[in-house]
Amino acid sequence: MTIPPFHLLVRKLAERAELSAADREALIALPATMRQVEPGAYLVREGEQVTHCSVLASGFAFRQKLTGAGARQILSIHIPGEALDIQHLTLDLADHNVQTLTRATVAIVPRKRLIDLAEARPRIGYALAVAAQVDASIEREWLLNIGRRNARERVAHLLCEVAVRLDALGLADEYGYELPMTQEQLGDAVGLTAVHVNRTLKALEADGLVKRRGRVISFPRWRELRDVGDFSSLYLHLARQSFAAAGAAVG
Amino acid sequence: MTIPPFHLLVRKLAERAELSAADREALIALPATMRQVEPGAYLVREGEQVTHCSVLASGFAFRQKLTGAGARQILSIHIPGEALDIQHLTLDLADHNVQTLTRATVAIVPRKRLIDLAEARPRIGYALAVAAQVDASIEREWLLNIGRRNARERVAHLLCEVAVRLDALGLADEYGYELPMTQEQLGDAVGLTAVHVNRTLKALEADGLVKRRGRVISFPRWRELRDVGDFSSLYLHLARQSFAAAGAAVG
DNA sequence: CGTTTAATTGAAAGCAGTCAAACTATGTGG
DNA sequence: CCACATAGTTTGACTGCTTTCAATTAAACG
Repeated sequence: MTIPPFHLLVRKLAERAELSAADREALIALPATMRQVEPGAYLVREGEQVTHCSVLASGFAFRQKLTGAGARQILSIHIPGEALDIQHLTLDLADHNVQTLTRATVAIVPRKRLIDLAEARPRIGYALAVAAQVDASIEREWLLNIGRRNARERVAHLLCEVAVRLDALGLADEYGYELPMTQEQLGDAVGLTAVHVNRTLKALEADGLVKRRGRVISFPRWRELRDVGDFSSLYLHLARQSFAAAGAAVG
Repeated sequence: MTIPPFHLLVRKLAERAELSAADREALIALPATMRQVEPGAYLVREGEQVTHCSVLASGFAFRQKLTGAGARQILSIHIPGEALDIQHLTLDLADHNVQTLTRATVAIVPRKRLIDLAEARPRIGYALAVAAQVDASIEREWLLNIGRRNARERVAHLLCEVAVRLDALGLADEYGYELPMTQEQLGDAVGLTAVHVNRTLKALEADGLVKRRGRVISFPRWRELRDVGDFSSLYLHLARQSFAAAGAAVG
């Protein structure tokens, strides 16, 4: 399903910063080019000039960077409604890559227009800064996850994070959610190999902590999974405590 | 040596954003409380309300977060002149801890004053946003470092980063620099144990890539160390290419 | 100088990686 | 609708990097 481009974004931004009706309209009125893109399409490339910023209207995306030897580290996963490149809003050269995970619809906005809007409407600038800082907070948690947790904890933590974030948007339900990532990609997100991700998922499944049907994943024992993943949603800086964040089961 | 509180910061901010003379004066005129703090002092605590923002006038600091089991991941290292808590400028609750590494002098500014100033002077707001986004870029590189590089590469990369950043401020010279961190702390910064950091440093030393006298470290073969660490300074978003960044030897 | 903290070294164990093969979806063309 | 091709998942055996545990040496400090 494709959602009107900016509505989800506006809703997301408005959760944490106060936006007037005029602010909201200004956001929705941004000159955006809607584009359908294939899975794996590059939206931003490391080292290149940053000329635009996009919003995910539907589909999933991720940010990524590569070592000289070609190993990939996924830096974050993005779900519908999220702005994809506010990280570079004030930087001229991209320091990482942004790619779609699935087929996706993106609304592309010239970077300059967004900067101008932020300057003309401070509350929008502030709201964008909040969004960027929340993304940074998530990256910090990933640093902790990869640097100091073992495989089982890492995988559990990632599954919890995506569940809570999707739930906050109403995109996850009692049946769990579909995580459109290969195990190779999951591995690159948590600093493991695909093989080891597989074994870890199998183990979590054997312990009854997750259930899988293809890539649809659900959580028979949410509380326990949260404990295994050492997950606490503080770092997501959610405005309202969603029921999942508060500790209830997502599925 | 203690440096007049905001001068280094102003210089740092002005590198990447244009600040008028009035902007600079407004920054320098900020109501700051100067404070001498002991090594290990907490400037911000995870979960607490963020009421102020500080600037390191002298000494080193770091940001950090802990797993439920108590393992620590250092998220970044801060050198004199850097703002210590712009990560939380738009967030109410701190998502990580900020601590001094050495005895340090910090200039403490009420968060609200900084936000007000940013609103009154958009260029300052922009400059602060740039600084925050550069910090985030460094965190992303650390994610890649920890997630996808082995011990030797990680340690080399960290040493290179600190060298280039200090050099950009003129705080590193041909004799290298003093890194006031224990190997325990180094380990927590690169996702390794202290023991393995020790072995790794020893190996780099045996290979003639680094030289150590206590915690003063220098680089007999900078180029090679850079290659080992897969280090490229793009992600630091340095305004001018410092000679170290350009590939010359730091020591 | 004794005491504490940090650095160093050795031996052993273990978690995750590597390599390789089998299996299973998914998709395509005939 | 089937046969084949391709991408992704699963499993096993083995390797190895890093950790763990422990003890020793060196450095920092009052």
